[in-house]
Amino acid sequence: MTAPAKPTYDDVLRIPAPPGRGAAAGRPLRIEEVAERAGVAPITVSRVLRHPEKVNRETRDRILEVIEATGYASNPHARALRSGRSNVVVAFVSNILSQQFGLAVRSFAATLEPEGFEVLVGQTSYSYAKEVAMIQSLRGIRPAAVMFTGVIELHENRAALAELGIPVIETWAFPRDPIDMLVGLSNTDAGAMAARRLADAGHRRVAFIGRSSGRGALRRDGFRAAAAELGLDVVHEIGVGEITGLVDGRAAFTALLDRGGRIDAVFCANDLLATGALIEARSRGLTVPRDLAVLGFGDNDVADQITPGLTTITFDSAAIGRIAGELLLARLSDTPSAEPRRAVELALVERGSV
Amino acid sequence: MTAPAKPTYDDVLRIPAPPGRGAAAGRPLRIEEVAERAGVAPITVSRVLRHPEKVNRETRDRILEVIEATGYASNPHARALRSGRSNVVVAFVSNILSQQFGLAVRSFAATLEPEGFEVLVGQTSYSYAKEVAMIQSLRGIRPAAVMFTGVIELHENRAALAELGIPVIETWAFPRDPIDMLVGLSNTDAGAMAARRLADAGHRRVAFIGRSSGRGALRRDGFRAAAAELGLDVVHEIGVGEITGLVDGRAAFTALLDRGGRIDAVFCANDLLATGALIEARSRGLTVPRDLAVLGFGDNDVADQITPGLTTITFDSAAIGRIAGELLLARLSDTPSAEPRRAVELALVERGSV
DNA sequence: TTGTAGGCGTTATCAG
DNA sequence: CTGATAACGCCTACAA
Repeated sequence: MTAPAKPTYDDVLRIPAPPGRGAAAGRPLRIEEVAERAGVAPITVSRVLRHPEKVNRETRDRILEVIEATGYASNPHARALRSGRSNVVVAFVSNILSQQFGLAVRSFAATLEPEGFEVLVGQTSYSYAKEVAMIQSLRGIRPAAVMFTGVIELHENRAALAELGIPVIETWAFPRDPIDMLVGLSNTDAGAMAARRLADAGHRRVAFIGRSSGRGALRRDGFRAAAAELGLDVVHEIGVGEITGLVDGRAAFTALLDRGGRIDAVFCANDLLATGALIEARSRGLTVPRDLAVLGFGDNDVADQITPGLTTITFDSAAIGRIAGELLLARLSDTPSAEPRRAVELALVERGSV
Repeated sequence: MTAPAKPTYDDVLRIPAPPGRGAAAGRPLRIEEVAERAGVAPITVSRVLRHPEKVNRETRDRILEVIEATGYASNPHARALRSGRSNVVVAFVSNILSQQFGLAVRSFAATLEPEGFEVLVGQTSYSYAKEVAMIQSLRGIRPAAVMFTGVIELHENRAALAELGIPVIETWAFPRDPIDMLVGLSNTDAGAMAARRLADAGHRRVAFIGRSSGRGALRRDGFRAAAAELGLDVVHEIGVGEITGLVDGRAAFTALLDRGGRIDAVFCANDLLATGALIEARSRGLTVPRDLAVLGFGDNDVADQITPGLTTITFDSAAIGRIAGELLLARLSDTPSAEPRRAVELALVERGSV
């Protein structure tokens, strides 16, 4: 699927340059040249950039003017080499295509970039092996900090991360013992919330669909425990492997029906599964929620576009990124936050599928 | 939406460390220490890492053993500072949440990472101002190359990029005059393909919904030109601004109906718009495609999950990233590809909405 | 095939 | 408040 016969050229709009304002020169400036122009020593320029308050106002203004005029940008490699600190922060995402993770990483980056950090995004693909490799590669990158959209389960990786000696932020769950900093949500509570909602709607015979490891398992456990307390009967639990699309939800729902027995409602550990289940249920002639209620988790983009809309448990994933960024800035500025373990709230979004 | 009352702890699975295999040490090793252990000079270790073929086999094996045992990773800042080349490649995405861009960036990174490059993802948000700022920041980052999921329209930015003196890859369109390398698709052809498909289905009075700048405009122009040739009547063209979700497609479709006049079919410049339009059409009691045909572009995740499935024009976005990575590797290895301007093919996916 | 000398651009340290 | 000096860790150039 590469070279076609003969593609037509696109007549792409070209916006001309405004008069004046020459483009920046080819070879990057060194701090020395800026210093020369401003009539100071290089170190003074350096100070203006890192600790402006320690430089005389007039000197500073003069230097800033030169910096502005020349478009000088310091060489991050030289800076990192000499100072031992890099301005790169690595965010590891278990699935780069996820809306939720994307929102979190986006707000994480938006919080850090104004402070001069570059956020580099890596992907771990829900795989321990990949995680090991990525953490190894951190020894090379030497970032200022790392953030994960998840928590690290493998002991070896936890130890390796701790020994990097840089801030580590875990997210998306609320473990007792984070490696370092944490911005999470209680998946256990999410499961319990699901059970409570289904019980409130009068459903008695319920089922669970979700991954049987990681956060899916945590939601399942919370669901299971709360269901028991509420007198619900968890008829079946369908475990799924890697989730790649709605199709997995359809398959899981089919597997659920194949197991037999009456079911009033199903809690799916994420909205992709729930949407797939809902579509499959409808295509089998079931009316949702009359014949079967479906409850999701995560409030994906599709959740409110199907009929009936998917009732789901949600939280502010952008806030996770933002708070993670703020915790990190606090830590790096030597005024660390009192509580480096934050939780975001869960909320129910009612849309009619329960 | 932050600190809740009292979240329950998640009992996250902890996988214990396998016996043996100590974790890596805290402070990073220097090349000097590796050299010492292997009984050679630092430069020899350096050579093993960069030009292994230039080192005696035995010496090399001995050094590799030490590297393996110690987990040595060279300091990228020192390396970049001295050699003047960084292993960072920056990929700018106009929308970090887009499936298509995500796939492209993912395969771009997958192609480059085995060769020792780190791919850093930035976002330009379809905004010229943002683009200027990001390109400025490149002067600081000094990456080995830059890739964009799009083409650069602003003359000033084109000049600034060219002057960075690094490989630049543009994608997603097929302009006559790329800055440097190009892996694109002809949006003009896509528009023409849409017109031809609608004409084939017997539709005569057609409409267009899409952005009136960038690639949307290119598809519109191709559509418009081919429609004229085919004797179709382009009754209305609805321009939309930034596209944030299905809701924009619904709104545009409503605007289209408000303009009045009979319409047989509508071509939407992307699937998000098309899906929104299709949902809105159905909610107004129209039967697709009997009362109105809808044709999309991009083959989004949702396109095959609605009823009827969305007929759309697609291409292999992962291939764009892969080819971009290959072109770049070729260029950086001093055996540049003969043709640094590649096109990917378009294909129609028939699903029933036309 | 291996090694020696020196510097990439910046900032920590200490002195003025 | 400002400056001189040296070093961060690696790799280019040249020499053996």
